[in-house]
Amino acid sequence: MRWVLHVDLDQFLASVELQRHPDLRGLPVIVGGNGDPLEPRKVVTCASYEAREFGVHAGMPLRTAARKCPDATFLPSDPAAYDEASDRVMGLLRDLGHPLEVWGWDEAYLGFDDDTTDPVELANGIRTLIEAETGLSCSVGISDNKQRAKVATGFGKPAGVFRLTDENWMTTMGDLGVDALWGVGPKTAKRLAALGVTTVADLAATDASLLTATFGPTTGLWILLLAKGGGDAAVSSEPWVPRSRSHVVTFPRDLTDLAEMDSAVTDLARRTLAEVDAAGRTVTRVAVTVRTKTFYTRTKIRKLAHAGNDADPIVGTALDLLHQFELDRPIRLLGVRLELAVPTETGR
DNA sequence: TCTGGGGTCCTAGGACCC
DNA sequence: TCTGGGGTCCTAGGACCC
Repeated sequence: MRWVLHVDLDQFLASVELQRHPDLRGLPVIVGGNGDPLEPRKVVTCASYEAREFGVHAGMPLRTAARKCPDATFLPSDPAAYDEASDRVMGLLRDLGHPLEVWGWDEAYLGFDDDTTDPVELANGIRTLIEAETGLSCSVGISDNKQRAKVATGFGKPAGVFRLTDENWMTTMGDLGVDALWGVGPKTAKRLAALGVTTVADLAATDASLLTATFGPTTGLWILLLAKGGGDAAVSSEPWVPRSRSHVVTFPRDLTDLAEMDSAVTDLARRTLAEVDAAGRTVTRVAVTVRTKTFYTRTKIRKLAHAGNDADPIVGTALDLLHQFELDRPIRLLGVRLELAVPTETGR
């Protein structure tokens, strides 16, 4: 039997902060922005479970969070601290000797197919180990593919373990809405509803040809597989090779001056390029995103004549793309994304 | 109280070539 | 004064996730 475990750290950023501020344990803590709850155009990055009781959640404007939970402690985001904590956890998991696929700061998949290991025992062991070595709490989902293991974790949270297999998939998931599936969001749910499909059980029983006609051959078959509890069973220890690097900036006040926009895009392009350079990667395409005051958001992208990391053509392309937009409305956000060549395995 | 930042993948459709 | 079909490259946009 193939097993996939999904390990997910509970309220990760808040937990890291609580280790530095033990006096705040049991109290609502909100991480985001520079720690000032009145900072405009900034949002909650992570809310502790206590803060969630007040309706605060990630993505909510800080000022809204402050209104809902005025007694919360607001802390600035400290990415370096989260990087370090994440590295410690992933190191512990890697040392268990199974393939480990790291998914961002706070999640990882662990795969094995050894019949002598009980997955529930291993999951409990992981929870105990991480708690003992780092003081951080996690939840673990157990299944035979990544998507189902990820869904299982949701039933284990917080600080628990949940196993979801063919045995209990339909009894657990069948009556839930299709958006309970990882990868099915509100838009797809709405299109499915128009076909009379609202629950996971409905979707699992839907004709494949109807789904492929509606969503295309890849997506249609994929969501059908998901509804049946299927997914991707491969867990790879190979380090992830990023496809792109990007930065966006939302201005505290909308920009109306073209020179300021040029300056912002130039800075974004130079900063992103420096990071790409430092990572030893090569730029192939440049994309620029513009968001107006009314939240109208568009991206223009162009392939470089020659892949490479020379600043002049990259910054020049970014400015060129920027100038293709009608910039006569107040601009709320500008962004630059650099797409990267996939390194070849050949040689050395 | 207006709506962050960093990503990935898929699909549609036009251009172009044979 | 009429036009099939396949293949590839490219950009735009949508959708989703943490």
